[in-house]
Amino acid sequence: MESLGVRKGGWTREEDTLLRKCVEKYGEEKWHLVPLRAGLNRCRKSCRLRWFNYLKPNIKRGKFASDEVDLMIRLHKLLGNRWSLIAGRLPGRTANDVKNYWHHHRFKKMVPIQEKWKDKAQTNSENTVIKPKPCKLFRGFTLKTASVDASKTQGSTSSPLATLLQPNQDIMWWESLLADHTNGDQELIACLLTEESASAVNTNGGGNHDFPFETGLWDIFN
DNA sequence: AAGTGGACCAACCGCCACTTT
DNA sequence: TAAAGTGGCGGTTGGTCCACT
Repeated sequence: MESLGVRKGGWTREEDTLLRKCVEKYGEEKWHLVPLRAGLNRCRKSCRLRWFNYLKPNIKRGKFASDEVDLMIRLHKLLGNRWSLIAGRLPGRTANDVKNYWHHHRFKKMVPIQEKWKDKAQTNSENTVIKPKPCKLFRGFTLKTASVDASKTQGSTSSPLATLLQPNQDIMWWESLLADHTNGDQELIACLLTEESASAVNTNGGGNHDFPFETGLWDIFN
């Protein structure tokens, strides 16, 4: 249907300008109307892709820093090929960037870069990557707490969550899940938690039990 | 200078979930 | 309730650049 007579291939500077003006005027929505509004002979998907992967402000270009790669690998271990979720935790990076990088590096550079994760990788092969299934809950849905000893979630060793939580306080169902799924990776947990939620966890002695991180992270739990 | 291969990037395609009619 | 429309995502492909031989 929409492919009839629709232009494909690389974008010209003029097309970029038209698309940018259109999105700035109407916003990042109703992509089916964008080609018409912008006067572009492109399909809706092409327009959307061009905007999110190239034209959108604050997109970071250039090589991935070592800490970005580090985080990417750990997030991939947790989330699997959920590139959009991974990119969401790497400011300025797009899902396409992350995906491209991963496909070109995972077999060659992952081992040297991730030497310090070698042991974990050996015990948890790629086949054991958590494959999250979409899980939907109503916004504002409040869950009851489970009274769990935080120290027990990671055995006798100090739990990363234990540093965020007071010992023996009530922890939430998602907190123990997060600890399990991240394999006790404190840095990763800190990344997954929003700043507000991390401080809330620190200061809230279990008083407020709202789910404290972004709704997209519902997806990481089965 | 020409050929080759790897790294990187941009874009398309097909599928799926959700929304609207 | 079903069909059509739409948004979004992951897989894949193809082009360009650059270092190396």
